[in-house]
Amino acid sequence: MEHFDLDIFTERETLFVEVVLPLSLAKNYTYRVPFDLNDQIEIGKRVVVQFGKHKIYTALIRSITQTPPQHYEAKYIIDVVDASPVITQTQLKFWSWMMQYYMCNEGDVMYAALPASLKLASETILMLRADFDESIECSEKEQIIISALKKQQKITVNDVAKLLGQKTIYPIINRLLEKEIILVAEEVIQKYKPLLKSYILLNDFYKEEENLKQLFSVLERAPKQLDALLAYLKLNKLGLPISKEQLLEESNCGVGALKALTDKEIFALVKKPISRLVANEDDFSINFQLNAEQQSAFDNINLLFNQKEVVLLHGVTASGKTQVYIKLIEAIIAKTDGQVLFLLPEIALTTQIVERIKKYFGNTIGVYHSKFNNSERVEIWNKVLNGTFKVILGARSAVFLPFQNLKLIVVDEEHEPSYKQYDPAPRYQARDAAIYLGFLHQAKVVLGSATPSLESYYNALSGKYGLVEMKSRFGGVQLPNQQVVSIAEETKKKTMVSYFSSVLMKDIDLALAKKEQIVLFQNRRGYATILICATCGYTPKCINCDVSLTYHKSSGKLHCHYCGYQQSSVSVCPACGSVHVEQKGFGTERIEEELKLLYPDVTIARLDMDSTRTKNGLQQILTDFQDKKTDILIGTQMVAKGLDFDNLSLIGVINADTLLSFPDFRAYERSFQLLAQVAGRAGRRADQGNVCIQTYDANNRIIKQVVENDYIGMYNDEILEREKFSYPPFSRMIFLYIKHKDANVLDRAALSLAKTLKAKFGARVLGPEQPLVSRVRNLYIKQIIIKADKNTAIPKVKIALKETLLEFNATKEFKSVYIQIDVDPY
DNA sequence: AGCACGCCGACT
DNA sequence: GTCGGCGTGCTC
Repeated sequence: MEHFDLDIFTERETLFVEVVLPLSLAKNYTYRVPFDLNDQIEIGKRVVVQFGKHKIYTALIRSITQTPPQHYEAKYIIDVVDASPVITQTQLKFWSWMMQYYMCNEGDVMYAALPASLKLASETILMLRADFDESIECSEKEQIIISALKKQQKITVNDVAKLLGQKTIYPIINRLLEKEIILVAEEVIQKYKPLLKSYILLNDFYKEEENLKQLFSVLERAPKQLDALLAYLKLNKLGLPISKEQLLEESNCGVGALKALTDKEIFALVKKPISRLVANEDDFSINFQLNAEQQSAFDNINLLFNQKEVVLLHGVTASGKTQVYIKLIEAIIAKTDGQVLFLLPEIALTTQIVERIKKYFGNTIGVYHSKFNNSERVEIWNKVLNGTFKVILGARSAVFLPFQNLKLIVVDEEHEPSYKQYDPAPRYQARDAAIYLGFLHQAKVVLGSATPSLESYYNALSGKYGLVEMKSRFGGVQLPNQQVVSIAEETKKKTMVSYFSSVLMKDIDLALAKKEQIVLFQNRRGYATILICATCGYTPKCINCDVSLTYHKSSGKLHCHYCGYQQSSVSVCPACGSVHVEQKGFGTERIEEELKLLYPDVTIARLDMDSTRTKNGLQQILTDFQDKKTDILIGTQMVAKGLDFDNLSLIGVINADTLLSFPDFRAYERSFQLLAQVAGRAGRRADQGNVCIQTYDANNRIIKQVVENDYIGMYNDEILEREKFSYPPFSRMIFLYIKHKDANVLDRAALSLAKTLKAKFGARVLGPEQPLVSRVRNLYIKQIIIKADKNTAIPKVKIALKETLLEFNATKEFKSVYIQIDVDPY
């Protein structure tokens, strides 16, 4: 009998899908759907497509149509990856907003949003043909590839470039293809593999009492196997699945006995995917009481949520903002069963606050940040998507997670500059993006800080946000005793010992005598150690960038912080031949060294980018300090962020001037925030802590305001300045970075572009200017600033700007000029 | 991003 | 001549 093809009875539509590729492309692309995939197509699912001649990518379905593209023949999609959408409609709206607001491509957003293992890409692989003719004549370079393939079976295109030490490799590969010596293939690397664990099951047959009894007698002569069986039965009473390890541990049997049992089909071995994430305590409890001020803050926030979408919680250090957040989260979950996003600066995520919150929310909490590997990130992604996780603690990229029912967003330390992503695009500010995300989900947003950003405080005062203040320190913790030391004065009196004033030294001695711990803070910016020739003033510079190389004692080499270039250090000046090459500046490394000379018996540790590069580096340093293995900790900004230590009684700021003199309109605001935060770390227990700030500029108003703990005073002074010079929040800024490898072309391009922009937008266009670092990775850089005052319709400015840039890049001379856009560059 | 194509300087 | 670097344009 003939089989009917059932398909001929069903209407088969021709479908096309518009997809986003995880690449920085100006537009989306349209593919055709083969009939047999028609019913699998859904917006938010991933598909496998070929893009270009060879490459295979996973792209995301953005829309589905039946109209074929007008001017080209669409390629077919190869496959549908997902059984159900991995990206929600709300996320797609969020992506669109981000693309428009931050003027980037949707592919940029997709690339940033998806964990690496959700965006697969193929790699081109070369293989030797089994039947190739060895007698064919080959060039030396072709021989190199053939012999490499004989050893390794497969090599990638990248390997070829490395092997031959040259960039142009395709002509050679093509020749090998023509001679039928090799084959090429695209291999998609599956990056996510669920972690499998073996579990033991007893054959159902032996669940009958009778059969089991029989089994016992059969196994009498195999004591190990009997032991394993007994252990199984014992564990089975607990009602939980029994893993192989567990069984091995519980019994005295070995792997052999288990194998014998499985071979006899008494046991069955099944592999189940398990979570890589460390499970939290299952039973959690919220068993603390808010104090009166915290309770009133909690009540006020809830009250304000009736009228406002966003509330700013301004609470001084140690006022217990975290407790208020926890109660807010608890209340929201109890009331709505929705999800909560808790954003923290990256660095704070590795510390105590996370442990504290985990304790309260147990298994329903997920943590998402860059130190997690890919597989872990996918698991978190899925648990947010299916709603297992109610509370997500995350760094800025957590705004991209697939929330289902988001009800509350908390942005802790909302003033933190690390919420802004600088490179690559999307150059987004996670705090601002979170507010838009809240709008999309109809979720409420709490911004919290002891030293709010001027923008947020301004928005709160002007009524755009609700404002709740907490003014007293929790549990009667006293403000530290803060003193300012004039370096200039001490230098005159000759009482400075290397970088340390007599006052700071006395404080250090005192703290050490009392067995209390000390943190010394040194801002890195501008103070990395560089080499300078005492005779001619020559300084080794990076060959690719316009910056001095910094000297790293640990490697003994000179490093470039912008492009990663390294070279060995010099002892003889390459310019004049003098041997008087000296180190200048004082990074944390240098301070550590000097301090070790002064205090040879004291344990000193350093906390900065270099010492925390490894996965557990940071944690180790912090734990050591916590356990009092370290007496003095020297660090950069990092020490200021969310670290609480009971035994810490003295904080020394080595030099506050580097902060204050930073050439940026935010320098004072940032200095205040940083110094206030650093100071807040001292003496968080009953004892009063000490803070010692060393500076050349002892009369600076910011220093005074920090010492007097006068946020409002700082705000009032700064906001006047901002208004006077029309800086944010009284205007909005867009920075354009114009880049080209030829300085002359760049000059002309920047001037020309600035002229066009000025004609369009008037005096709001500033520049072109030379940025602080005017060459990076062999590209010269100029900067143009667009300052749009408050009344301007920014979206229109952005559209006009985009047009202008498109026209600009279409001019012949400036075709290869690269323009980078940074919206709200702070 | 990654790859092809075309131009151009350098090298045997 | 040929090889390899580099700029430019295109990918549904």
